[in-house]
Amino acid sequence: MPATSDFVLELRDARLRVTRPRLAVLTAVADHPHADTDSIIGIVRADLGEVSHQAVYDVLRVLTGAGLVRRIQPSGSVARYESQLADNHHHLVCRACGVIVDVQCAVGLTPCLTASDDHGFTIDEAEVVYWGLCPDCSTHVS
Amino acid sequence: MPATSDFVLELRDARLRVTRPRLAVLTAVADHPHADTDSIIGIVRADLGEVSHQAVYDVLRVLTGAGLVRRIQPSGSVARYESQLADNHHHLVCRACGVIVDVQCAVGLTPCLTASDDHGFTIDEAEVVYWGLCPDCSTHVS
DNA sequence: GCCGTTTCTTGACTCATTCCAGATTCTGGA
DNA sequence: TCCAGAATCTGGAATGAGTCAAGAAACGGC
Repeated sequence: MPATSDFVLELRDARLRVTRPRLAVLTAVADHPHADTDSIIGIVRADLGEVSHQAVYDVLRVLTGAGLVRRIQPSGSVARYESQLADNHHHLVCRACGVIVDVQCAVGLTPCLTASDDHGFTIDEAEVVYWGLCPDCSTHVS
Repeated sequence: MPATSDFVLELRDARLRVTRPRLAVLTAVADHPHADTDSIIGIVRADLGEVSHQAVYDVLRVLTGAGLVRRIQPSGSVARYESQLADNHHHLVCRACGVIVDVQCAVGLTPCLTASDDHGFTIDEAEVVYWGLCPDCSTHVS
């Protein structure tokens, strides 16, 4: 797990100021992958005391823009964030309980980036979401 | 393009009652792929006269549940609907203007359904979203 | 330590979507 | 064709994630 000082370096590398809310959000996202914004607000507050939700929303937007965290938002779910960016992994989402699990990319590094026909688009990312039922939910449902 | 009577059959097959709002919504979704809910409400109203937004939301939910239309919702966008379900196609989304374009699946029929490790999930669908810039936006951005 | 710029706080606000309760409409069987 | 039961539609109000704006506070280079 990255130490706080690693987050400081990440922020500096991205030309972003190092503030306690930002460090707390980076720590929260790293420790709780796929957490939604509300959970992150709770974790950050447990860490720092009172922090405005606006600050957390703003920090998350800045970090997403800088590429330090990734925002994922499966249909019908609120925004969630993760900091595991190096590997090109995808997500398994349970239709019943909404839990999200990481899956390594089946084919290699950036395989899915190749669409059959790009329609002239400049593609920079391919996002893959596998929908289904998690082990718990598939047994509970008759 | 399917005639109205085809939609009647589709609804009957799905054990759903045939109502004018439902036919209008099916027609609107078929004629305007990737339309958001608000546009669909407008199209349906142009067709039938006054229809409550609640009716359209409800119809869309029922049709989605019955598998007659598919709901897609890229991050940061409102819900959009399409009726092109038979082929396993994916979507190209422009980060700048939000336009959505269909892409045929690169590999074949249901290739992406195979995750490297399913973590015990029962996977029923693989959704692929390619993010990038459409031709217009990539030339307008410096 | 000081100053200019960036970031955080506070509080109100937007807008897609859902909930509710009552009125209406549709379907299958007689 | 008509009826009863069930599903659907209406209109209005509520929910809740996310955004906007203006002033206060914190960061980091000097």
